[in-house]
Amino acid sequence: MAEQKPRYYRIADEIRGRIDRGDLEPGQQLPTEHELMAQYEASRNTVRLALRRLTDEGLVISGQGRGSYVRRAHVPAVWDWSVLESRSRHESNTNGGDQWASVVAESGREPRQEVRVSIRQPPADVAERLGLDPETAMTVVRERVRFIDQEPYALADSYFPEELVRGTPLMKPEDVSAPGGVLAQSGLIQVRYEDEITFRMPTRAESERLDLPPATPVAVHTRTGYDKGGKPLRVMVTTLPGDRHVIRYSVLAD
Amino acid sequence: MAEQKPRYYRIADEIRGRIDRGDLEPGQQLPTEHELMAQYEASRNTVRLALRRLTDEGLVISGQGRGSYVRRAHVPAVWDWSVLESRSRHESNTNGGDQWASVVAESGREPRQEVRVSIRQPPADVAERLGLDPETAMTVVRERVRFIDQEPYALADSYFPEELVRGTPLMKPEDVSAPGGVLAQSGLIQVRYEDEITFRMPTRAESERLDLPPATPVAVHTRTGYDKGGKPLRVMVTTLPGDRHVIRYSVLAD
DNA sequence: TAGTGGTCTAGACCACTGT
DNA sequence: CAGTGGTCTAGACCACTAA
Repeated sequence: MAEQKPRYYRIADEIRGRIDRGDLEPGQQLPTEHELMAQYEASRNTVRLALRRLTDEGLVISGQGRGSYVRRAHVPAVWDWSVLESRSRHESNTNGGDQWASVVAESGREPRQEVRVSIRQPPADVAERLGLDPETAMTVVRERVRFIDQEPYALADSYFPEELVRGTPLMKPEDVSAPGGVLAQSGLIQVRYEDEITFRMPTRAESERLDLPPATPVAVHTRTGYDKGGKPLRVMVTTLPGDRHVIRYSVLAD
Repeated sequence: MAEQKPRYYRIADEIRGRIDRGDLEPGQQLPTEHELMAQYEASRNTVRLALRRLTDEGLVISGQGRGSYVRRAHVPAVWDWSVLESRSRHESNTNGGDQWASVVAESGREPRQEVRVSIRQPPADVAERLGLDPETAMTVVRERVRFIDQEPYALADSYFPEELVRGTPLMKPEDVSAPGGVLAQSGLIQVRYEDEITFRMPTRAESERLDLPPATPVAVHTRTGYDKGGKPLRVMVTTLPGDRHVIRYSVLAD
């Protein structure tokens, strides 16, 4: 029985083995394509197919003119969705209302966010979660791009039914305080959240806005907030790159 | 200023546009590589680079001898981690103890799982979560591959400190009841869970065990269960393919 | 400027799918 | 069987990086 795997599979397997065994360490440069051609007696395209396999697995990263390197892990930002947005935390928070920013600042890193506010029709799935007619409903949309140490970390888009928040400070673009806080000040109190998480490859647009390296999936975290009567007040859609985030929950068994 | 994007970017953008606009519908066959070469006056490799971009985004799927097709969405299985493993659900569950199986069966699909039990050293991160010495500690490991309608859906590996579960039914391979249940019968009651979710591209091994299509990320859900005194009793690591799963949580604001 | 990876061409043969 | 995508070769030129 001869080996039936394609040549570039075997080249990739061999290099992956070197990485797994630690012969090639994170951050270390791989042999150049030219060297690999010689080592494996293969054409350049075949070598490149093998390297492509490894970059697709997130093991290798390469740059024009620089070479190929074993990929380093990021320092992940931990998002604890059981704690984030809790009112007790919010009240004790000193930096003007944004909880995300204070959590990041506590860890010694520098938060920044760009906010854009508009009024428009929500996407169909958001309308459904808010219990609105997708044809006619309008929502106030707050789109934020969140940066840590000047690098983009996440997209966070919040949707509020327009009729609920008319005339509140929410509609001023310069307001960057936590929506939970602003909502509460307007008498709209969220007592329960329904969170849904999906994960997939980024679209081209997300990839560019977040400056994502190849082979980086995103999680889409959709939080719907309800008031005491079970009426939905807000939907927040957060897009988190996989190489920079860990999502955490605490759950009490019943 | 002329557009300087590479040719295969523009070919990919053009085809992506046709898909986004609905000119090409899910399940529909794309033009053959030969036809695309003619349409865009490009070499075959260039056309293939463009198609590769689209398969990397999860938009297109291709098969040798069959052609390339616009990818269809899966029907996702919803995993509600607030409810799963709750004791109240467990007690009212009629099918012999496995909650996952009953949740799936309720939705009219056919669950099946392959279980393998062994005793061995845990990975370092699991040892740390269990508060064990990574050099010497032994754990009972239950590795399951879960299928729905004969297709692999998830990997679920549970780790128990060996000293805690010695002599319990947990160690019998044929036992497939929910670990929460078995633990409880041994007087080990989990009152709190810490869940952590990361998401990344699958390793080769995961990709093969789960028969994953290209461009399918996985979420790794790690649940650590604690008893009343805060002692860790169990770690469960679930590997979920992104094209078949939605993770859900309910959270009460405090 | 030398060396790297990125883009692109023009072929060839193979493996697999359908008819 | 004809037609598809998968693998592979042997070149060429370009864009970028670092010395």
